[in-house]
Amino acid sequence: MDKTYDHTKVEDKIYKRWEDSGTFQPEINPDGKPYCIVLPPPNANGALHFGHAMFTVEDILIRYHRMKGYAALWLPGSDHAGIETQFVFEKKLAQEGKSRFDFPRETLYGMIRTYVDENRGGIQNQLRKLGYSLDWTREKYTLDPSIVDLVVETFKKMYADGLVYRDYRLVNYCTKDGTSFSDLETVSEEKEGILYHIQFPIKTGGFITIATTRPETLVGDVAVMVNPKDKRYEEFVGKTVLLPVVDREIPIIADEYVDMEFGTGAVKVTPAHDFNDFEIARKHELTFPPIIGWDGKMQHAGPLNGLYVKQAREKILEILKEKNLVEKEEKHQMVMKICYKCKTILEPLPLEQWYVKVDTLRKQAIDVVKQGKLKIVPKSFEHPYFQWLEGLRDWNISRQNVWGIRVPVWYEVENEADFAVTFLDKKGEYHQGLLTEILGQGFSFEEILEGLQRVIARMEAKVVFEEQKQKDKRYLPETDTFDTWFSSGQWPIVTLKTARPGDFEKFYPTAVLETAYDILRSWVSRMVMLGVYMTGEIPFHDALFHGIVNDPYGKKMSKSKGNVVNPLELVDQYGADAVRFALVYGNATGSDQSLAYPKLDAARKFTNKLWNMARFIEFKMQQDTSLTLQWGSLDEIKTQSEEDKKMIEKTQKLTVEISHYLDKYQFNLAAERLYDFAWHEFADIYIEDVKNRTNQNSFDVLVSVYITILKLLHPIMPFVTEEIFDTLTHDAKPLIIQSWPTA
RNA sequence: GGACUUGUAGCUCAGCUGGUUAGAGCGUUGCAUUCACAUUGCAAAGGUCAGAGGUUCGAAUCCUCUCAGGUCCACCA
Repeated sequence: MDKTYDHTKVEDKIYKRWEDSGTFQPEINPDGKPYCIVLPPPNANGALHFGHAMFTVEDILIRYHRMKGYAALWLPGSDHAGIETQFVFEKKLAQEGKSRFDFPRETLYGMIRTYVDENRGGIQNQLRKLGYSLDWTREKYTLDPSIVDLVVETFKKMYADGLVYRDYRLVNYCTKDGTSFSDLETVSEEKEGILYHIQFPIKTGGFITIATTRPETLVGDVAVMVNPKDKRYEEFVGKTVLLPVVDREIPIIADEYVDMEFGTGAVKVTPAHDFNDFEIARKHELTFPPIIGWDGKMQHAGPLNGLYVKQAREKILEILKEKNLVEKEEKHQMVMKICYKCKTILEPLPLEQWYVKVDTLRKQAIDVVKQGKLKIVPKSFEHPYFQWLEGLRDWNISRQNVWGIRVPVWYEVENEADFAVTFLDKKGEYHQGLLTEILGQGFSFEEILEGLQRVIARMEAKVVFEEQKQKDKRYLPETDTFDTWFSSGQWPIVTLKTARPGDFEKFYPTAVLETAYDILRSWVSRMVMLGVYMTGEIPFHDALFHGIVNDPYGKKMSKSKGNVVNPLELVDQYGADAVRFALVYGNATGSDQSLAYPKLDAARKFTNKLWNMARFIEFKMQQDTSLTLQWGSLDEIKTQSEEDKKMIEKTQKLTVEISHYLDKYQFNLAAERLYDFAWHEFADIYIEDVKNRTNQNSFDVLVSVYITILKLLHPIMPFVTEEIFDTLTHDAKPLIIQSWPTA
């Protein structure tokens, strides 16, 4: 044996041996009880980051249960990550001076697929570097045809059950990325704005002053609103206002919603571009004329037509000031919703979208946790889970991006005026407009279909599925795709159903879902809702959360800050075992940690310490050739020495402790205890003691205790323990599938 | 505005359902070492467990408040 442990010589070699010999497959323990973890699928197009290194926790659980004899399955996969990936691809296009609007839908999809396929596989090899015992023979991808089929089936079932529906309502829309976002995908930012006090003339004389931060939307106003209790405006209610600039008549109405303290106590109602106003408009049965288009430009807005929102604001203020209607301007702190990707201010726009009705799903998802069927660890994450579910509104599952699973419906073209289309003609020229107009310009229906980018169908259009299409009728496809979370929300089901026959029946519900707490809402709660809905059972028994790894100064790692550390560099430098150990040591389950180099150093020294314990054993046998290496379970060893008996007892106690810690997901305590025991109790005290009184009997105890330590440590530090075990024992059965010590 | 979370040795953090002199790693100081390991061993210094009050026979651990960080959520024009 070398004097020091060199991880670079052993890790790849050992991983290959494990993988090639099928030890990662649950069939290795054919009679074992099932134990399954489905890996949270990384972005197929992404690279490894520290979040992935925290999946060490899952490997620990899998290895532990595998050694305990379970048929342990850790199922890998990757996610197409719709918007994220398309965003990256569009950046690449932009570098080539192109945009996604230069390609028909089908072409663009193909280009992104090729691009992703070229990059796929990278992350899988990186996960291998960390030693993860994933069953690669069962690997899945969210866009595998078999998985897409199942996702589509779910949608159809929900449609049949009345759980998905189409509606025309306001969505958060990024005019730059050209897609809507769910509430979860928006980011709020505090900005300084200006609150304008504007006089609205009243038809019968006089005026009422309203306060607004968005004067440009005035052209889309349908009412002025005051609080019914507001004495100042009592006599105004019911009167008619003559909207400036566009000279339209709108009523003054009363609603409790208005805060009398704020501004002037009178507000304008713009239902098409404000979430509150939209609700008000529905309540009071008002119309909601859209005056901002999907391109971010004003429309049906008189003199503001064609202007971007910002320009429109300047223009209208100019006009209002000319007419002397701006009474006052005051600075005002306000919260804007911005696109989490490109930081553009999101516009609330009315749009036809697909929604999931959440009422019953939400209730079931709450109940399974309240009833204790599904355990959330650490418990403190129950709060945000309940809180979010309780406040949940119907889930917008349509996205206007191309890279994803298309919402699998078609619209029957009965009335051509019900459709607006955008497409590229054969020359590659862009067209947009009502289907009626486009066909009138001499383009054929087939040509439109071929160059299609987007279809907007009115609520009136008839919805059919592929198999319901009739030969003699014309159909336009829905061009929206599913929110990524709609498909990944079914991940435990669709992976197991498509992996091997019988897998689903055997492994569902899975044992534990382990992930970073930041996707508790977006992913975990969706999996519970969809899992319970589709199968009648929870998708996993425990939901276990780990924290975020920050940079050494406690700051969040981010590309823009430039403080991102690639875990693979650390694996090269310290070894996978040391990285894994350092990540669980001294970090309570679920809490954040800062990357600590001293800890990595300590962990690497520990691997070397373990290595040298083996060297000592080898050295002893060279020194005294009569000694033979034999090892067995601790309760079978016979010894007369009091010290040896004590050591055996201590080690037995240790196995109980470690098993307990792992069962309780207290990985830090397991790591700390093992470190302390191996280094100080075993090496510093026991080895030193046995050194001077070695006989075959005490040697047996020493070797057996040592191998017990290796086994207990194996889930956390798989490589070094395996290498030592192999070098020392030459056992035909590798450590990874040796049985877990019993006390 | 609401929720969650953190404040323990110089630094980074453990400490489960409250129970003898509060722990680890790194750092610091002294000593040892041809003997598995200098990626070592032995030993030492270092904390009124953020502050105040309360519950208790007993609290770093439970409750209340204060101070100071962090994260997430929120429709006030």
